Amino acid sequence: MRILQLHCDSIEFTPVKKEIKSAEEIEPSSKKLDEVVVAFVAIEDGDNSVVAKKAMLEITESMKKVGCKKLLLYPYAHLSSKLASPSTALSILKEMESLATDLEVSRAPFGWTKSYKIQVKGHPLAENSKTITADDTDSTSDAVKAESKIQSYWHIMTTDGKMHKVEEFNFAKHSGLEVLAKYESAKKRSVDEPPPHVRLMKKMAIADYEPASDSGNMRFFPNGRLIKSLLERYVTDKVMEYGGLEVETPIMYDSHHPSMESYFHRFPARQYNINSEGKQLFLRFAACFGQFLMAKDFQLSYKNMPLKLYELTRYSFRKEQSGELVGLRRLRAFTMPDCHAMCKDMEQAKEEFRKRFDLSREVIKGVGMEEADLEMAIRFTEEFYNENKSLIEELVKKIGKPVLVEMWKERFFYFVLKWEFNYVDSMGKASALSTDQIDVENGKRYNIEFIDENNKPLNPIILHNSPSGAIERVIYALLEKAAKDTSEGKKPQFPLWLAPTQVRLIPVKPEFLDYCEKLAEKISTNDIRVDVDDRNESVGKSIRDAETEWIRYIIVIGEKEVNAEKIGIRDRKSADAKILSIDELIKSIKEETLGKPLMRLNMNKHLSKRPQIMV
RNA sequence: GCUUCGAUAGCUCAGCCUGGUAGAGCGUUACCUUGGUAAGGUAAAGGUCGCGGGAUCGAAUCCCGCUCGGAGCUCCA
Repeated sequence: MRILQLHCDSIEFTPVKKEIKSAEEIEPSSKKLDEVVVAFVAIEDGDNSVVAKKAMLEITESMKKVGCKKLLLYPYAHLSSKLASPSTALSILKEMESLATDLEVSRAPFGWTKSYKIQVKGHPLAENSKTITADDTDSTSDAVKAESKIQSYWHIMTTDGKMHKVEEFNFAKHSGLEVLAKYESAKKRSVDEPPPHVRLMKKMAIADYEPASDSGNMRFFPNGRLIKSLLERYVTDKVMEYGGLEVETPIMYDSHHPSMESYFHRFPARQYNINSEGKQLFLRFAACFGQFLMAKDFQLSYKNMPLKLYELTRYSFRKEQSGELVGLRRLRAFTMPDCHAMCKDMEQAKEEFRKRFDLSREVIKGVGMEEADLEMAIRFTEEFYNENKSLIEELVKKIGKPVLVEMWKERFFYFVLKWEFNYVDSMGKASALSTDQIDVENGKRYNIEFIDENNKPLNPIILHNSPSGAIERVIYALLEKAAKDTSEGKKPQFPLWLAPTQVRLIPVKPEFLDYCEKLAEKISTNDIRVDVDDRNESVGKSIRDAETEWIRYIIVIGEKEVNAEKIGIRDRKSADAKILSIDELIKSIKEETLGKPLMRLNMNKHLSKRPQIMV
């Protein structure tokens, strides 16, 4: 049996005349169907009930993936040169029709010449051809079987390595983990408000929605761009320090490239599609594609392993459901650091996995999160767990608090082990930040090979690590954390190295502006972001404005300061005034931001020259 | 994607139920004020009431559709 399957916006067909004597007796009238999968079917010599069943299983499965419930079986002889007899063909078609119990199924008349008008959708899974025979063992069928068998077991693992049933675990001291574990059954939020970070991302002039783009594609204002650049630079520096080789790969790929086809076949994803010059392209949703295709073209020996490729994708795209998009938490276009390590064997993979776990912990702390803010989840197959208990227990011990465990009886995904750090916000939403996976499948899928000690080509085991998670999501977590601080009566602030302005100078009168300029010059030559409030406003007003911008150090310059070595400096963190010399202030900022990237002010130094971003 | 709520000045919002002249605060601009650690004063400018359609003598206000956003659901390779 040959099938050409098309996911259509609409099809309209009209039986014109009988083509063969045994054509079905019908009233020839036009029929139009919308939002339908059309299966053009040629029944071939040798096809039987088994083939009919297989065909319907495959059609049903792929229709589930594209989310369509309406099927039109359309007899189409031209797909094959060895057709079955018309009577056999009709009976098999009728059998297929009767097998489609979960679907709204219809069938175009058999044996008629028909005219038809068709509008096919433009996504990679929209068009699909299948050849089905009685002894067919197609990979789709395996995927179907595997998926139907997939079964998860949820546990909490404590630092002593013991597994507890989720429902029996005492969450008294682990409320964040409880939210994560019972995410689905989490009680309804009483608040009916946007999440706090959405208001803050606008108020702090970081980012905003861009209605002229697609939902989930944000615009970043100068402050936001600065913070994002610093985070990007920091994560990249850390990964390169670890040994990642930075590369750059295309953001779009051909859906019909064999590796992509095989991938989509198994893991249908939500992606943006672009048709260009007859090619069906999709926008990457991770850096995997580019890096794997690159690694495939490398000549590799076991001596080169582990090979660590790194890219900070700006952007990765996922066409998440519109209702799921919120502020900076979940986007359709996001910036994802992605580091893959090709390892020669499981021993090496595990060793590397440990290093990356430490790297991720360091990075997540570096960007300003604390482990108390995070909940860890770890997922693995039962087989992997039984063979690698010590590795898993080691990770849990390192994190020092209980973690959520998901265990699968069988492997369905491409990985055998995966962990992630989740930020649980005040509204009870959990979002994954850092993650790493052990992938035992894509080395083969992408034909990545290295030559081992015995001169044999082998496919590597691949680790997929994002040490920080999406950069936008890091900003989301920082803002949510700041909002939480506010609600607890603390002053919200950014980590000093991320603050758009680190020091603000406020002259008491315009005559002290010159002195402010000199001070600003001295401070900024030390790579500290300093600005000057040169507006004609009262001191009170200027201080208030600086405070609402969360500026860490505020210095008022007047008669006293011009003539003194040590001056009063407002410190937002300690919430008091310090008496320091400028050199001491510079030294203390240098110490606090040590090891973090430096960037210059991304706004005019003078407040009077700045546009006000009112969003 | 589904359910539901919303959109009025650059921003935050009132007005809408009960149709008849477009409102406030903040911000902006100008002038005054020359200041000491969270808002100095006066005045002016600023609106296609999200977009499109309908019923009405007449719509920001009532009805329908669309766009964008929020919440919930679903989803989250």
